[in-house]
Amino acid sequence: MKESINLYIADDHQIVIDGLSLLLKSEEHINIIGIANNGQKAFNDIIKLKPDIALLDLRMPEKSGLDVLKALLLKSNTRVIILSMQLEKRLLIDAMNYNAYAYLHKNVGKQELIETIYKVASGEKVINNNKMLADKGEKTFLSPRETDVLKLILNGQTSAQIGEQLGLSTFTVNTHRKNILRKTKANNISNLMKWAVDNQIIEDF
Amino acid sequence: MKESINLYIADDHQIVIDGLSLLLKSEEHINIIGIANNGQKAFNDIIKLKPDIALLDLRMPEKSGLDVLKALLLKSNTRVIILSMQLEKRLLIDAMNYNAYAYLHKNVGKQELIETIYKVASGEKVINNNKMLADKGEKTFLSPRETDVLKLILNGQTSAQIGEQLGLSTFTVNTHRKNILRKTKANNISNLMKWAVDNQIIEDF
DNA sequence: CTTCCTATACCCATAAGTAGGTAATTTTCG
DNA sequence: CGAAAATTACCTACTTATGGGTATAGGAAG
Repeated sequence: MKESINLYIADDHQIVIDGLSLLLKSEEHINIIGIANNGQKAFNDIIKLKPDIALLDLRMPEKSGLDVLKALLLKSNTRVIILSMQLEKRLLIDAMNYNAYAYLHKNVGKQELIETIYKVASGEKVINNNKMLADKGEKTFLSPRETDVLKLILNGQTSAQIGEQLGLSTFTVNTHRKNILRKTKANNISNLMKWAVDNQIIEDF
Repeated sequence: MKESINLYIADDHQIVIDGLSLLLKSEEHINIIGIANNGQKAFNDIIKLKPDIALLDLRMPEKSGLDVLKALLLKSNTRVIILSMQLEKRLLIDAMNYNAYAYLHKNVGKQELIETIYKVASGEKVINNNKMLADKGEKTFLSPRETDVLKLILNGQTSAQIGEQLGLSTFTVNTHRKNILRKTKANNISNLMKWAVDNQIIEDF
């Protein structure tokens, strides 16, 4: 292992970059050698700067973290840690298929972040930090519309109220509801809420 | 209003201080002029540094946030914002009696934190950020048996299952259920869960 | 002792959720 | 384009929850 780890950060939110910089500032073995606010710049820089590790946001303008990851696959030895706002199993699986080394949620703690960076630097893949990799092949993610409905369910609204708010019939809401419960393997609202908390679907609740 | 707000932070968890610093770093009108990891240092510093606002953790070694607040009451013009891990109505009321300007839960969002600081800086008291101050004097506490039932409800069990587990008739469980909903002013399980989280009835869920 | 609270149990009516279908249209993506 | 997914809508049946009663017994507190 080299004496110090060269790190590249790409995220379209300046606050995230600031936060990460601050969190990593005290780590003398980690040097941030570049940042980007979009995927295209990140890709070009990474090819040029050859950092040891790149932290890539999943959602960025022009080129997503996943796009950058794919593009880097054959052209770089930089190890990629994917950052995301939400734990999306689909994207996690995609990312791992393209040789990402870790997948971190953005509200990760300082300790976990640093540990993950060191582990990745030593060649270890870190996929165990979230609770939802148990059943990989399955579709447990929700569609955008289902997410809308979920939020209102979690907010305590009835199917009728949700229908009114979203301009849908109660039938439709119940269909979404049914599908949400099936996908999440919850069988009632309590378990649905627990699922939502575990999977960080909702933040503020 | 002055051009910039001098802020003091006291919390025994370094990570919280880091997090707050990070959240506030981008705010050019807010300067963090000091920090402490215990109440005694916080008190001495606040007397000396005279910050505009102090963010005080409730639980700290040597002197709690409330102790500091009391001690400052006659000796300082610094406005205090109390931070807490748990929403504890009793402590909130105590804090307000000792002239705290706001009472924030530690998982507060950036926007809410900054807004609160600015409001307090302009002299406004912020007590409306949590949902539970409406009925101060009222007994919203649950009896031991009701708490048993509540936990099982939150665990996703039906009245029949709860009855079986506790050796009660479904009727009895429904009576408890009814009373729980009445006391918490929830009208369905979603709102009940939100209440439970807000009031830290359950921690691990 | 009397009042209040708790815990228990029951009845009834209505509202809401759960679960299984089917099916048409639109969107998305390879 | 064509397949797959998403979105919408409806039907039926059953289960569960919600909210209004009443009622008895025991314990705690005034």
